[in-house]
Amino acid sequence: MAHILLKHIAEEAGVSVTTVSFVLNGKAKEKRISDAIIEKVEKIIEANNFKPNAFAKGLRTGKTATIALIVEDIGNAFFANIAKKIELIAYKKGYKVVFASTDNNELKAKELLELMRSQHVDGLIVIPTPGLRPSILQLTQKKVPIILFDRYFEDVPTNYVILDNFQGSYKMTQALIKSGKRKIGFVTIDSKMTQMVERLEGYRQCLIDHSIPYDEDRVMVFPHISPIQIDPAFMEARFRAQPDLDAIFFATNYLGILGLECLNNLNKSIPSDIGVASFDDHDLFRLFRPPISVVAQPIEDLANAAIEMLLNQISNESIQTKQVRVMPQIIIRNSF
Amino acid sequence: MAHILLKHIAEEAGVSVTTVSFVLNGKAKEKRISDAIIEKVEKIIEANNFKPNAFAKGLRTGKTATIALIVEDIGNAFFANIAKKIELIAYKKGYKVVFASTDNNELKAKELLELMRSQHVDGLIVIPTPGLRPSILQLTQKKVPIILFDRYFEDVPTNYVILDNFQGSYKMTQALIKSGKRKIGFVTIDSKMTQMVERLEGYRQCLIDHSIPYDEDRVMVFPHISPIQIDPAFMEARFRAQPDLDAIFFATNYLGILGLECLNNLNKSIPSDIGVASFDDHDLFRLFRPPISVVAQPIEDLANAAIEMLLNQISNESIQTKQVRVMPQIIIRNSF
DNA sequence: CAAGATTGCTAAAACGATTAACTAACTAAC
DNA sequence: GTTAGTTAGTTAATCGTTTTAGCAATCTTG
Repeated sequence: MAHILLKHIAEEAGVSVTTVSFVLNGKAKEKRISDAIIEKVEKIIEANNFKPNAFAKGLRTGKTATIALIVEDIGNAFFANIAKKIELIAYKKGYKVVFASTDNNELKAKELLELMRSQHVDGLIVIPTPGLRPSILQLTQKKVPIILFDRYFEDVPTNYVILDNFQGSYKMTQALIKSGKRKIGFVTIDSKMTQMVERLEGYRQCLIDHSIPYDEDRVMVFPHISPIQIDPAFMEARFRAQPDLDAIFFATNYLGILGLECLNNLNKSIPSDIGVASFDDHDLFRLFRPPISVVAQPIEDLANAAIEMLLNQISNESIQTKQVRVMPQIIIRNSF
Repeated sequence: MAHILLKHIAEEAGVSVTTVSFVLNGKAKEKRISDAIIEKVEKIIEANNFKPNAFAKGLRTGKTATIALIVEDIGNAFFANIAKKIELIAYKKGYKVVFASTDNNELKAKELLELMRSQHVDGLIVIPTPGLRPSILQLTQKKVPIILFDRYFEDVPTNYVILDNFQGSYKMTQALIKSGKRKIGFVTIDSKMTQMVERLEGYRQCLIDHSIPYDEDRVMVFPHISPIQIDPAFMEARFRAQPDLDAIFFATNYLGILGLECLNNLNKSIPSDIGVASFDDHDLFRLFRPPISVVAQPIEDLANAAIEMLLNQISNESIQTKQVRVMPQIIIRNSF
């Protein structure tokens, strides 16, 4: 037998497919099927390990019990950990998760979004790229359950879950200043998305609040290509061009990782020659000598909030937009 | 309009749904549809950004253009990087990828496999857990395209892509011996799966080949739970119980990462107090002071081989089993 | 005991695509 | 002028579920 069908179960039990379907979907009681038959059908389903054809079911119901998670790069530790948590929670609640990486490629991102829609996922958690705005707007207008994650569009009314990037950046900058740093470099990527804008703004505002002039030369911006392929030599050159910095604050984990490599190549000692801090925690930052101070994202909280909001949006039709801004954890180690 | 259908396109073009379907699936020429109509239909499809309902399509054709990737833990850098590569290649070839983590949980693994089957994925790439053997055997007997990855079952005739773990382990042990180490500890997990068995065997064989007695006390085995939650104190205790070791070889990346933390806590200097090597490369190993020697897995080659074999198996019906064993890269740094 | 209510189940119409089988209108051949 | 072949499509069955509407049989009730 190629594949066992509802029909076969029905035949074996001597009942109609309707009855089997009712049993299968827990509607037997409601539909007044007798206990004897329910039990009999359940036994046969069990014995044959019958799983209804997902296509037929999806075609009929429009539901898939699947959510899509669209991240920038599943190979990145931060996104991989987020994916992990989301998958775990979703699985417990009976949902499958389809992952995909945009690689910060507008076209791919758009295609993925369309693909997921044509796959009729029940909802989406999306880490958007800039060009995704019209697509996202369209989806929200069509009332498709969707949660933006990590970053959002200020002018598109969506549910989102993000880190309070401004606060994270501000507080870490403050910590650097309190430890005596005055010439703090900021290494970031060329992105207009909210998370990066807010990180830069937190740094800038903190400097100003502490009467330290904001010097644009100290903001080192690298192109935002993914997977990240910045040439270390390129970053080293930027560092050499700023020889008087007494600290560097990296705005993402991969910039921080690359930065450590570069400082290393330049024979700069941390913290004696230069102080270092980075966004996002990572095994490397924890175990590096000296360990690096970081703005850690409470990944579990973020993932929890996102999936809870999404499932809520899927089941309830109440489409009141809701925004969650999670406070980062400032972990001070011995890197400045 | 809730959703645009094939029917709508047909109506708008003034043709039958059949014709639209032919155009959609590139069978228009073959079915002798005139160029004028092809062009007209294509324009309307484009204009409406029409995507056929994946359920209906899947129900009818049985194909999904989706492959499943079942890993142990998508949060782990190694698996995340593998996932990344596989997704990239699959996407280029027009396939979607559904990921899931087994967390080395037999029940979850089995459920996932069944779930993916009921979802009618076209093929699977699976990093198996021990208890998955009967399920895998069953799938191969049903001629479901499936590739085992990273590890395999010796007695189940499947296609698989793995690292030559024995060689990796042997060569790294050899390198340790050549640098004068004689009391080499081996830190591994309690797993009977091939990859771990072969790693241990490579270490053992190499010692014997160099006339160094194999001492079971020096093999430190930790429980295999996932996500890995080994208490550092537990590992530190094991290290303290073996104070005369002159090197430690960690059999996986997370053991290595944890090990570095423990050696650190114990104030052991690398390489002066103790030499260190690990399986799997990682940013941490590369940038740690001193950088750690590793047995690196050529992730791109592994991923390429796996997906190529899978797609081949999906399209061709030729089901000759094929095994790929990729040579690891021994990267010697300054950790011993 | 007739009329309604309840019980326990089923028939058949969706869902939206693909595709085998068919048709209708021409053209070509003898 | 009949037959056969080609062209350019269409009709309708099908995939495997879910679910609405309904049908007997039995039970209640005044």
